[in-house]
Amino acid sequence: MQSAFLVNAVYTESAREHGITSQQGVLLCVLMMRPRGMGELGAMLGLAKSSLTGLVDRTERNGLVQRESDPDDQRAVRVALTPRGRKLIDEFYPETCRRVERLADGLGDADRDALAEVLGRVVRDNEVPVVFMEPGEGPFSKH
Amino acid sequence: MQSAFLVNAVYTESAREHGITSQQGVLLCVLMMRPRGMGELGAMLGLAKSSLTGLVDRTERNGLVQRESDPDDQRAVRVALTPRGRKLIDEFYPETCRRVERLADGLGDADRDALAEVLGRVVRDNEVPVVFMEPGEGPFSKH
DNA sequence: GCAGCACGAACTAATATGGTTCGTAGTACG
DNA sequence: CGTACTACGAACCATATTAGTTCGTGCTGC
Repeated sequence: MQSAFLVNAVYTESAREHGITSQQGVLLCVLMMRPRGMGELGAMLGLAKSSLTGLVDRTERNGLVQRESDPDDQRAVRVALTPRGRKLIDEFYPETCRRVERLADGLGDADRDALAEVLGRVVRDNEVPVVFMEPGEGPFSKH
Repeated sequence: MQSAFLVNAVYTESAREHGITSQQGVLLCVLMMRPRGMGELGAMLGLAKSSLTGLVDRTERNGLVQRESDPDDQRAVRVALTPRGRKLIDEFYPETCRRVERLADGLGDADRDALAEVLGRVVRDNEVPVVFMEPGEGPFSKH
């Protein structure tokens, strides 16, 4: 429980050092694998589409993602990482993982395993559909 | 096999005596239970929508069905029996059944049962979705 | 107080869907 | 032969639905 808050704090801290907010971090993580449509992102992140527009706006303004138009559907948009966004997430993501692991350095094996499990879940949450997310919780929130 | 042609012939004959074609008869049978949309009818009868427009046109011109607009969908149309259509099908349908049954009068029990089964299938074909129809066959065609 | 975050309602543009029209063609009937 | 019925596909119109954005509101943290 408390460790979950810790993880979250470390994550947010790490994000800030990279010059992004935690929400923008989640967005980048989701885009790590491939570009996504707005609707898709809204479903994955559990956001209303109007909220997502803003988040993508701000992240785009930071030069980390860009909107591309879907060739198959003229109204649809694909949100993709820019080179800068790719570079940032390629640093941010593994570094954050390392930091969280380091939290467990002082713990016994049992506790460390539990924490590893949580982080594993975080990773999965960023790659698979919403099915594994409790409602109202973002993929990086406390477990 | 041959009995199937017989059934078909009797059916067509009966239809003509009632002043309708066999296709129009099938249409009326399908509408016996309740009104249907054009798309739904096309699926049940295995007709392209342009073909169905014509069939409904002609049957409507004969005063047996009417188009009503679907209250829930302004582009959709429901095809329903008129009082005349209701009256006609209420005579035509059971009479045709009787005629077909009478065909079996000269037969042994086994043959008669087989024929009854065919007619039962015809009835079912008019009430359940297309699933039970072989592709390319109308509900009254030979089995 | 300003920037980020989130929401719902109203809106626009693009696409999907339900039916009709039109041109073509095969079949049956007088 | 001509007329009526059947059937099809392609083009078309009107309505529905969908993808995103904009706008107005409110909340949080610095």
